[in-house]
Amino acid sequence: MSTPRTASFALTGGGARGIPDATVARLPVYLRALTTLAERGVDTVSSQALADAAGVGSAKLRKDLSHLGSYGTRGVGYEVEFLVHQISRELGLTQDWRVVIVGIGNLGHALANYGGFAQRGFSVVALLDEDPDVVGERVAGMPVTAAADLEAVVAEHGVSIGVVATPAAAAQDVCDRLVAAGVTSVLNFAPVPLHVPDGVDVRKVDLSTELQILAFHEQRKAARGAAIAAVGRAEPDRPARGTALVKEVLR
Amino acid sequence: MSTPRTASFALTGGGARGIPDATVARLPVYLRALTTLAERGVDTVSSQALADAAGVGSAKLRKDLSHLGSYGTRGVGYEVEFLVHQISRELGLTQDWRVVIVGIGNLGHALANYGGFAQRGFSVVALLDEDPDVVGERVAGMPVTAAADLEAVVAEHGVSIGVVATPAAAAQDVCDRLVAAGVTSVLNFAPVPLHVPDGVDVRKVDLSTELQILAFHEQRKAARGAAIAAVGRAEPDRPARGTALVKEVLR
DNA sequence: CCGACTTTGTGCGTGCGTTCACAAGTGCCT
DNA sequence: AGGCACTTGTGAACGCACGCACAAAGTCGG
Repeated sequence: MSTPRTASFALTGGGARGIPDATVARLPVYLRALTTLAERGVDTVSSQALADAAGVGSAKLRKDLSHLGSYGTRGVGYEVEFLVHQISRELGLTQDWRVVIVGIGNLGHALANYGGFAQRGFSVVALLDEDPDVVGERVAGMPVTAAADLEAVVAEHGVSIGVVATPAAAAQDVCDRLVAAGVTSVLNFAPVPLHVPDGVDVRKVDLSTELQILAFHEQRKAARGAAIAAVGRAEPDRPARGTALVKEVLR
Repeated sequence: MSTPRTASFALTGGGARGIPDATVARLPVYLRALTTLAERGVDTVSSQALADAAGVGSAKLRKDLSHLGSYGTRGVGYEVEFLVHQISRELGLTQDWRVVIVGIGNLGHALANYGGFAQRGFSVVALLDEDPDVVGERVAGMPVTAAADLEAVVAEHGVSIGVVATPAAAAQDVCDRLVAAGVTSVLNFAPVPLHVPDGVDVRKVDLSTELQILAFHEQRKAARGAAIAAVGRAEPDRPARGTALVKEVLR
């Protein structure tokens, strides 16, 4: 996992339900699959069908959902809309989270225009950048604010989540200022590990890291193919690229 | 992780060095830290120093590196430049990987302009889009090609990695075509799980998923604070929000 | 009312990943 | 040359997560 900073503190007097991190990471996937099903008018799903739609095993899905409670009816399945509500509540999507995006470069533009945030209860309340040429420009119908006003913006809107989309060199400094201003969760797109005090969560998204991981497996596959060829076995490079297999996907 | 689809088969006659997936996922992070150190003129690092720079524990780092071989000198540390070379080779970054980006929307633009790809041996050979208004436009100094030419482009350039940055509805279809054309690794930015035949790797990057995970922890922190203040207050269930959420989701 | 069928929820075994702790190796200083 | 300080590499213990397989629970048809 990419630095989940689990914490996993014992939690005080409330419900002692500690949901595993691996499960939490999958809940958004289930939620998306469920909403898609709901749009199609489906009102009940089995764990098997939902698992297929989400791309996981059915046993794993059932165990994940069991951590939320015993929603679901034996012999029938889960009621889609009810489950959507429960997962949304568990993830905290029933309340609005205020977000600022810092660094309006290529990626910052894309993030500001990305509809997926607003759809799920995240309100982007400000776009911040240091470059005077960018400040004042309108992006996604919102004016870009000077980075110098970071503290004021965070305090004024009660921002709790900061998105760092700056160059690597500026990331730690921006992060420190966000945290000092009161932000307690940071989503980091800069290719550097951010250091934060305890109690602050950081998640990292790194585009080139993902490509490099793919390259490793790609090289592995190539090496394996070459080794087989060297022995003389003629195994076709793409055996059974069966259209049947490709089409097998539900959908 | 996000479903690494490891396979992890025993590997045929070659070196039986099976590097754990968790380790592979961290190698790019080490590589980045190392190149940063190299730029500063550092020529030797201890596991402790490198671990700090990479944001991991030193024991984990040593165990990770030990899977590559016994580079590193006891009492001294690791030679930076040598280690950069070894990790690059292991990740397959010493060769050029041809990449196509499909879907030149907000995110596709950002990806096309992102310099981190070319720096690490990834050549973006084509940008593809379905929209006639976008086709022909120049993005990052490269003309956008019609999506209809996907198969021709992949075959002509020997593309092995495809980046899917399309809307969710088109993602599976694009993926199928990429795979059929010969792509064996897919980096998926669309918020749907892609189904591919065996032998093809998929990695998923989902922006809103990450935010939702942060929201969960954020809520946890808030709930913990509130629990101290309030006592036996029953939480109103908020049923109205559910239906609104259901309708808005898929973009 | 009963029996056959369907599907959930979960106890358990297994394997992977992380962490600790230490022996083995290396350079430096006297 | 010899001791000392430092760092790597790894054996071993621990904990988490995954998947299997099954009992519990509910539905449906007769």
